[in-house]
Amino acid sequence: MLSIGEFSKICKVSTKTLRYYDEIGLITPDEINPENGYRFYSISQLKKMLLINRLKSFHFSLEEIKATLEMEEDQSEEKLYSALTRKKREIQERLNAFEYTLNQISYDILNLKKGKSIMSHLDYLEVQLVETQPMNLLYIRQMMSSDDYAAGYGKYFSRLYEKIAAEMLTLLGTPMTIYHSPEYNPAGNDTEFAIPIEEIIKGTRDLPGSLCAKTVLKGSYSELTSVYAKLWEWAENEGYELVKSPYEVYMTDPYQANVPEDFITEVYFPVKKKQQAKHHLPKLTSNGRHTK
Amino acid sequence: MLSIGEFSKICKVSTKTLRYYDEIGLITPDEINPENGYRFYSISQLKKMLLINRLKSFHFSLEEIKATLEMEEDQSEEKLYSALTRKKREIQERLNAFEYTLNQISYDILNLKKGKSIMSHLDYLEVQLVETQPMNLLYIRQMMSSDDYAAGYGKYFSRLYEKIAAEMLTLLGTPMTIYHSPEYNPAGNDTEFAIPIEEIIKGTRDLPGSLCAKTVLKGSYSELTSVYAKLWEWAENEGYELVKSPYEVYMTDPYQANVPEDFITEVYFPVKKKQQAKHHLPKLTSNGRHTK
DNA sequence: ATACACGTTTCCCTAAGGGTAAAGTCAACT
DNA sequence: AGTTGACTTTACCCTTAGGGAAACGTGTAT
Repeated sequence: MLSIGEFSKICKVSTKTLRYYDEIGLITPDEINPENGYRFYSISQLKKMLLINRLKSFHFSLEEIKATLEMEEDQSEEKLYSALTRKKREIQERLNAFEYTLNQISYDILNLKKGKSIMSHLDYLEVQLVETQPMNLLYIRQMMSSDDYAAGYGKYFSRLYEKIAAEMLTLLGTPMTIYHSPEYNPAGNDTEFAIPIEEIIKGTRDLPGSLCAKTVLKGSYSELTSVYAKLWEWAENEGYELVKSPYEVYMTDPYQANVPEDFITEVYFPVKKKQQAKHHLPKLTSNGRHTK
Repeated sequence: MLSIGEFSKICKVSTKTLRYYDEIGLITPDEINPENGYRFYSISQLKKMLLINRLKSFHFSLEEIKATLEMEEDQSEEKLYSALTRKKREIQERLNAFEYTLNQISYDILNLKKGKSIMSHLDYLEVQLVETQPMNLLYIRQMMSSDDYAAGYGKYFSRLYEKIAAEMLTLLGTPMTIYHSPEYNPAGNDTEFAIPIEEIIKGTRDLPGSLCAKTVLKGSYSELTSVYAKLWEWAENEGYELVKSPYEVYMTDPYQANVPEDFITEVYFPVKKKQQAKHHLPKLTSNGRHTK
C-alpha cells in the first residue's frame, strides 16, 4: 500500500487534491487506518488516478469524471467513448468561440491603430423619429436566456416560417424580435419572435403603430447593446421617454448574408414626449431622483 | 439619470452584477441618494459599461478591466492597446492548447474504437533492472512549477549548453532531469537539469552509479506519469524499494524530433532489494501500515 | 389606501482546490 | 528514553464573478 505522499508523488497530484477527491468520493483510498485516519492507496488505484488526470486534461469537470467512472465494468467502455466524443465536440465549440473572439480583438486593435477609439462606432449611429404603422404579427413568446439566443433565433423563426408555408399565409415583412422583460436577467428574458403577415388567425396579434425612435445597425449583432444605449441617450437629450417594449427588425436574413458585417438590423423604441421642460439643470426631486 | 433597473436593461447586465461592480469599484454609480441608498447612473456611464462588456467578452478578468480603465484619459488609449495585444496572445495560446487537447482526445477515441482500453499503453511498458555507471554532471537545480516545465526545459538546458560551448567542455551524453521533491507540489518542485560531461569543474557534481529500475518511453511527455506508476508497481511486485531521486534521460532532442510520437525518454529509478519476504499476505504492522 | 414593482442589504452558494494552523503520528538518531 | 524532523490529520478561510433567497424599505399607479 502507498501512503498519501507516495501516491501523490507518483501521480503528480498534490495531497491536498487527493484529500479533496476522497471527500467528494471521486477516488477514495483503498484503506484507512481506523486508529489514526491515515489514507492508504493500492497500486491498482494508480491506473484510475492516471485516467482521472487524463480526463482532467481534457477539461472534464470532476462531476463528469465521477459519473463516467462510476459505471460497472461492462458499460464503462461505451460510457467513456460517448463521453469523449461529447467532450470533443464541446472543445471544438470552445475553440471556435476563441477564434471568433480573436477576430473581434484583432478588429478592435486595428481600429485603435487607425486612431479610432474602441467604442467609436457608437458615435456613428443615427437616431430618427418615425411613426410606425400597425402590423399583424404571427408570434411565439418565450423566456430566453442570453446563451441560447443564437440557437433560439433559428429554432423559433423557422417554426414560424414553417407555419406560414403550411397554412399558405401572406408574408408582409422580415422577422423581428420584441423584448418584453423590463430588466435584464441572465437566467431568461421574456422575448417574442414574430413575423408580420396579412391573415388574422389564431397565433397572431396586433402590434399597434406608434411614435418610435429608430436606429439602423449595420454589422454584427454583438453591437446591438450599443444601439440601445444610443437610443436611450438620444431620448434623454431630446426630451423623450421610452415606453413599452423595444423591437428589432432583421432586414437581412442571416442565411442570406453570411458575413456579419453585412447584417442590417433596425431597432425601434416606442417613445413619447416628456412633460417636463427638457434642459433645466439637474436637481433632486422629492423622490430623490434626478431629472434633467 | 438612470435607475439601476433602467441601466441594467440598456446594457444587458443584471442588477446583481451592477451592485457587484459597484462593490469592487469597477463602475460606481454617478450618484447615490443618501436617504434611500438608491443608485443612479448617468448616460455617460453607458459607454464605460459597454466597454466593460466588450472587454469581458474578450476574457479579461474584472481585475484586468479595472486596471485598464483606471488610467487617466491621455494614457488610456495606449494602455488599452497593449492590454488588447497581450490578451490576444493569451487567447491564441489557449486556442493552441485546445487544439492540442483535441488531438489527444481524437487519439484516445481512435484507440477505443480499435478496442484498446484508454490506459492500455501502460501495459506495454517494460521495466528492466540495470546497474548504472557513475557520471559527472553539469547541473542547474531549481524549483519548478509544473506549468513552466515546457519553458524551463528550453531555458535551462540551453543555458547549460551555452556553458559547455563557451568553456569547450566535453559532452558525454544527452540532457537529463532529476526530481528531488519527495512529494508533488503544484507550486513548485525541486528539479535538477543536468548534462553529463567529462571535466570536473565548478558547477558539476557526481551522480553515483546504482541499481536502477529502467523504462523506455516512446512518445509524448504527457505519458511520463504513467511510467512512474509502472515503475512503482514493478518495484512493489518484485520486492524492490525505491530510494533516492528518479531521473529522466532525453535520448531525442525535442528540436531534432519535432513530432512527439518520436520522443524517446529513459526513466531511471534507483532501487534496492527489500528486507522482507515478498509474497506473504497483507497484514497490519504495528504502525498501521500495510506491507505486502 | 392598497397593490405591486422596484430598490436595499445580508447571508449562503458555486469549482477545484491552495494556504495556513494546530495537533497527532511515525521512523530514525542520539 | 527522549528528541527531532518528516509526515499526516482536521479545520478554517480564500479565490472568480456573480446567482438566489430572505427580509425589509420605497415609488408609483390605480
